[in-house]
Amino acid sequence: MAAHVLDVLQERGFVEQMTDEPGARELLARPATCYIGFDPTASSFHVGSLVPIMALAHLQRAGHRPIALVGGGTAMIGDPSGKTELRQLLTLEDIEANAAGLRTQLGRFLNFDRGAALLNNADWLLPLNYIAFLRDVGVHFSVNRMLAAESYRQRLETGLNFIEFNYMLLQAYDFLHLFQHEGCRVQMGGNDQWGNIVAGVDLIRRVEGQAAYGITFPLITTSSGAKMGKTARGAVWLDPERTSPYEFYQYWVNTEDPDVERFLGLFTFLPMDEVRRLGALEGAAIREAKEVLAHEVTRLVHGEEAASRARDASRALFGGRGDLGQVPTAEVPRDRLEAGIEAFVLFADVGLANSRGEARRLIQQGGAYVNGEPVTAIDRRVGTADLRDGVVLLRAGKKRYRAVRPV
RNA sequence: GGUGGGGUUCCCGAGUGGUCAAAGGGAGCAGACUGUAAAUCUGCCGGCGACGCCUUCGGAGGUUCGAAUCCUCCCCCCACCA
Repeated sequence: MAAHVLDVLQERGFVEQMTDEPGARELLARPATCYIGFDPTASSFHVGSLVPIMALAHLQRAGHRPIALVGGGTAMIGDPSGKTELRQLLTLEDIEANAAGLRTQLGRFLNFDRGAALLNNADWLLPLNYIAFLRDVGVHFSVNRMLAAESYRQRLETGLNFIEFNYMLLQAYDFLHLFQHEGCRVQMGGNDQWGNIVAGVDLIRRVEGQAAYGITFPLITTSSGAKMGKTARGAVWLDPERTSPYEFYQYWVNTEDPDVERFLGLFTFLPMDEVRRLGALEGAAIREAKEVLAHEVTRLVHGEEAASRARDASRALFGGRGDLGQVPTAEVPRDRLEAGIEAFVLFADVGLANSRGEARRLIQQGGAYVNGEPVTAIDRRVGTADLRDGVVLLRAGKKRYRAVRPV
């Protein structure tokens, strides 16, 4: 086995807290099984889930056996950790459909043919017998301690119902189950899962008298404080149908300077020497590092070809080289274009403005461009004379583009 | 079940009969500055065939020349009590 996986994870910025580091280090010195739970609340992951996914990938690369656990059973309850209110409860059908989507995406990072596993806790949670569960698991939990847990404290202010209060027991039970049936001794998760993970470690010790370990990841925020993977337009998804590879690439290219090195460590497999070299670039040169970051992450998620096309399109738009291959395109009937479309109507129609009024404002403020030229007149019309290589290139602000193609 | 307090534009949060499309903040958008970064400054920030018109202040009715603001009923949330 190559470098110790804990060293890899720590060096790359994955580790926030750990229970019993020496013990975990010893366990992971030889192949071990480790799991991370994922909520099947959507049929696609978003960028925020990339940290745990990458962690599992590192585990497998280091020779360990990663288990991705889909919380099909617990999703029917809803984890109150870090939430401010009760979330939507999902039906079994929703969850199963979502789990299928997640499995496909995980397949890009984990090799399910070589040991990695995808399990669904609905398989053992749904058949649980309430009385037996209370007797076998419930006895081991102190309500006093649970109430003291950070994850519940916040909710104590606003209200926490009984079903949510049980979440910790179920997650702890998951860990116990995986210990018993899969020989799994390590659970990882976001730092908001610390309490739940520790509960599982404790449960295994009480029930089995065995040691188990927990590792949490830091909550990843951008240096200006925004949650990872969230933009004003919503989450950045791994599903190309929800977030196109071009948009995905753009998300990463626009990484804030102070985040570049950290993100390279977390979201790519580049050697740390290279990560540090790229992260040390200063001024405009750091754009090179952002391009590498964007290309690497896009490649992992969408494949080499899509990543290269996203990069070419980005270069064409922002650097004047490369081709427009993957620029977001909008189609417009040829006869409308021949008749001439008012610019404010066109900008609204192709989605560069949410309404015609917004498009008017955009033009009035000098933020609307046709083929790179600012639209100066509110009654400007766009017609076939504006076609360049078969498209009209519209731009709103500095970086939102749309290629309009007549059909 | 009882009592009290609430539901306002994307979010928080003012507003308690006209001057309210509704203060302020945040988010967002645009411009300047730059490096497709951050910070900063400025402007915009419900919709539309736009000096006007339409829709919005939990829902439905009502009072009034006129309501987000008053009344009635209903729904939901929170606190305390049970």
